[in-house]
Amino acid sequence: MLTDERLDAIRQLLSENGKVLANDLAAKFGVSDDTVRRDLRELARLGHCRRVYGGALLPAPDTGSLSVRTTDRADQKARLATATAALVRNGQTIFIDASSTNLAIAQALPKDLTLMIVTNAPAIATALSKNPKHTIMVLGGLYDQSKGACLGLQTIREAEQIFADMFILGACGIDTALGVTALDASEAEIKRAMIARSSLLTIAATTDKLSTIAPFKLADAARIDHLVLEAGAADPEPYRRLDVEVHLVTTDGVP
Amino acid sequence: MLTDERLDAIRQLLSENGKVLANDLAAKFGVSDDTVRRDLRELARLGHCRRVYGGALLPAPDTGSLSVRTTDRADQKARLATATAALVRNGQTIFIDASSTNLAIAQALPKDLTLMIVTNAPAIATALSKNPKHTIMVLGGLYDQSKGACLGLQTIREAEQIFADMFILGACGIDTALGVTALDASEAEIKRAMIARSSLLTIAATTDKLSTIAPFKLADAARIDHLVLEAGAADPEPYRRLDVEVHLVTTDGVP
DNA sequence: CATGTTCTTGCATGTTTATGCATCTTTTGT
DNA sequence: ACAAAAGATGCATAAACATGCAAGAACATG
Repeated sequence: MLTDERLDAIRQLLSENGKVLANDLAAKFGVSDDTVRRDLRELARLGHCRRVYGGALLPAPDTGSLSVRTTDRADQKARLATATAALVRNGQTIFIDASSTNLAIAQALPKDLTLMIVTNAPAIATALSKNPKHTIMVLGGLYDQSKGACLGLQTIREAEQIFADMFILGACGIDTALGVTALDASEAEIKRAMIARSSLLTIAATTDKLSTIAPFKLADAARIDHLVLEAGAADPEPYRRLDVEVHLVTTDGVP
Repeated sequence: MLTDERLDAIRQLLSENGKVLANDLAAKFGVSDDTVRRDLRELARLGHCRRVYGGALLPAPDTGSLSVRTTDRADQKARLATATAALVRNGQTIFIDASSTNLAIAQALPKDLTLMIVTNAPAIATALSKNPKHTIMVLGGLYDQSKGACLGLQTIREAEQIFADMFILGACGIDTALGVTALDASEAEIKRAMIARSSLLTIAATTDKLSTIAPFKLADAARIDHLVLEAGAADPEPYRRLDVEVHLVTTDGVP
């Protein structure tokens, strides 16, 4: 077996499983442990993996400006993300806009489903793990560096040409009475356009988003179809009365 | 057996099995190892295979996403990037397409200049350090996960609405006689569109790009305005005779 | 047909690369 | 803290490689 062929195979296994064990590789390829270690060293040098004791793992993805916020409350977000990603069905077209929670959701999307993912957040496009079943469409236009998303007229026009089954909205504020709100006018525009062109509206909200009210209204609370919350964060009843399907995620630490 | 007949046969075997072994080919065709190596060298030059120790493999299906390739030869790229970024003038509109070198260039762009940066690579948009003097425009469309860029018709249409002062092209192959080439048809399309809508064409090339020839032609070598190379990588004279301004970057490591 | 040129090929040469082994150091789990 | 597993490092070797050269075939030209 050729050296580079082996390197390719290891890369492949890595992207499939996220990790490889040096022993397994040596047995699999019929070479010595030393050779495998050399291979892993080389791959690590090229940035294709991080070496760890016993094998190697995929490198931590670098996802740009959204990533700074990503480390915040990472555990809760991961749980919210998993629960939200589970709402997606095979064959759907999904709008995802910019937010650190949505970045986590994008990464948690089931890899075995055929999906069309439409986003105005470049970081979300780059963060999606390479997956031939996912078609990714980027909405272009003027890029707002502070929001990490494309906003503005051109972006809205592009969004208007697409109808999605679900919009996963990165909300700024949610209130039973006052509805879903955004902090910024241009942000609000594109979100409204996406809401108008989606069958289902899904919001995953960390606790701080509830009872917050931002200046620009996006939609009534009743427009929400799925609301994913941390358990104990808020009373789900008012939402349920509005016909919102509320999903509670347990946020307890280790039992 | 004719030489070209042999080359065809090797191409055939390659596309069937994904790899060929030099020894096997020599035995199969009844020629010496040297001849086979010469054949493989030629096929590699034409971009039909990648030579590896012991034989050859099909061209890298994907050498990894943009962020992964970034760490590759980071030191040289940083030097190339600085030199290339210095070619940009205040007030210019710049096309930057996807490549790891271009990612480095984007990060090295002078922060005190007012610039309009247009890119089809989401990773480049997110990587640009937050800077109020830089206006960033993302070209949307279908996102090619292996290339880390938006390709396809919609992206081209968006690019066609913009005229830039300079295009910083992430090239796949450069040859004095055969010009600038790309590995992939869809990639080639968008690059051609950008070339057609830019006054100046700038290419920063690591050594491996020179004398490489990929299947799809983008432009004649004479179309290049600025070519940034590592010193000693290639003879700049042929390019200078074509009226290309060649900038050499010293790549000496630690003394 | 004669002659000069180009192209291909194989061989000899010196160099580089991949690999396994032995030895020593580091990390990990108990 | 200690033993076992994993890793690093240096070395030896065989295979693969590049390069220059020469013989021969194919080709062009007069």
